[in-house]
Amino acid sequence: MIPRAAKTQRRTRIQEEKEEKILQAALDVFSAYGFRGATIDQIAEAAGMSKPNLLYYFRTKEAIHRALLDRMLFTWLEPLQAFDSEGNPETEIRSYIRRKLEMSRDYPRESRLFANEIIQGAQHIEDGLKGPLKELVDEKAEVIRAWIKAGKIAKCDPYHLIFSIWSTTQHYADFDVQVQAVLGDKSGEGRFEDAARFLEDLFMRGLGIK
Amino acid sequence: MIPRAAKTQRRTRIQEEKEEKILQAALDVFSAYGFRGATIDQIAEAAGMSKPNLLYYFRTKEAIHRALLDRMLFTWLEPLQAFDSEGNPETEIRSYIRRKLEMSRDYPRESRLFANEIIQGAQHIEDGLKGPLKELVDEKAEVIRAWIKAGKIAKCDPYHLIFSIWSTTQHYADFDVQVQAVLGDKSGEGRFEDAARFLEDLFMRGLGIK
DNA sequence: TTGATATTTGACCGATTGGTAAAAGCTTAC
DNA sequence: GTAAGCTTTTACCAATCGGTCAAATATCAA
Repeated sequence: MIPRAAKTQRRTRIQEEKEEKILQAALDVFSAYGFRGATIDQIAEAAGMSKPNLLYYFRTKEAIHRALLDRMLFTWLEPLQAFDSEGNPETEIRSYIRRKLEMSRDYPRESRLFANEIIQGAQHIEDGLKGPLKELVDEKAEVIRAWIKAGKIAKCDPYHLIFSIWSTTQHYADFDVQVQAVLGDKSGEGRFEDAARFLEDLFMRGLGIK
Repeated sequence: MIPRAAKTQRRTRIQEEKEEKILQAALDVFSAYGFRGATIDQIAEAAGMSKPNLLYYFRTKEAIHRALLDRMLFTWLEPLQAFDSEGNPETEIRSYIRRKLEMSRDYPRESRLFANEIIQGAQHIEDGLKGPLKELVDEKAEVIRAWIKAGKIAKCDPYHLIFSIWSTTQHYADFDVQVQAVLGDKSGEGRFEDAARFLEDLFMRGLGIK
């Protein structure tokens, strides 16, 4: 009867499928309107099921949102995880920019979900920011500091460096409408490569690499 | 009876005051929840008046939002307007970064209002983006291109350069919660100067200036 | 002081909100 | 095939949504 903690402990095939379908629909709606602006009815319709049916799988609107954010924070942090202290600055930073840019291109809804949440005060994810995110950033900031000390990159504040990579890459997902309005609908193909080349050049030169 | 187009054609002192108070309250609410997530009741309470009283000055929720965005787009574009083709690249770009960063510090609600609107599809401001904004950016992109041709700054895509300045500077307003979570509540004072120094250095070196 | 006008209020409207109750329909292991 | 449990639906709820209306009240020029 209660699916989340059924006696069997094992999730049904139907549960698996429906929950995934709900999360996909919820991602559409939450990323487009934010938490408060989204409605369960909208999500249910996008998922192709009735509202009570949806509420059978997720007991509240907040539960859906939380499930999405949990999954999100993990994939959002992944590229930074890959940041390797052993590697050399050029390839590490270059590929970090690439990966973040690819995420903006391939998962714009996830990026906007996250952006909406942060802009609106991060009330549902505050712990995730002050916990795992801060720890990871602190760790990688140390790596950058070590590169600076070794004279491999120019002296700069590692935290603001990370912020600037985040903001410039996510911009293409979060502010896509604005980017499209300015660049026109043309050049949709080359856009990604143009942005990648620009950002890589900017940061390489900006950090005195190469 | 109808305040916006009264017979007198002249706005009353009370009108002036109340409308301003409503817009301030609406800025709080819209910037925190986006258009759909905000409610008239919230705005009315924040403005210290009853809902029907508020609706006496602005006929619909959308009218308040539109009034805010109109005012906003103007001030948002102002720093870019100041971008002078006569000046030299270093001072122009430096001061543009400064001004955008100051806007993030001094008008974070306005920045978030704008960010919410764009992220959520810019349905209420699309014309403003494809019209005045695009024209202004096109114009300033030409200025940058001229600097490149004159060999004053490194070769790069002027549009992506503008995007990167927008995103890095606005980040400190829109994603303030995240920045605070990562940097900790300490160093609130020096934060602005740290960011300014980092970004100026990054872009100066990145553009081969100095 | 008065009358015209500008402002404010309380009571109300239909639609939508997040969520519930209970029963009907469906799967699946046996 | 059947019974136990899983899934879906219909009908519904109180609260809140954006917005209206008419009456009451405040302001101000003459």
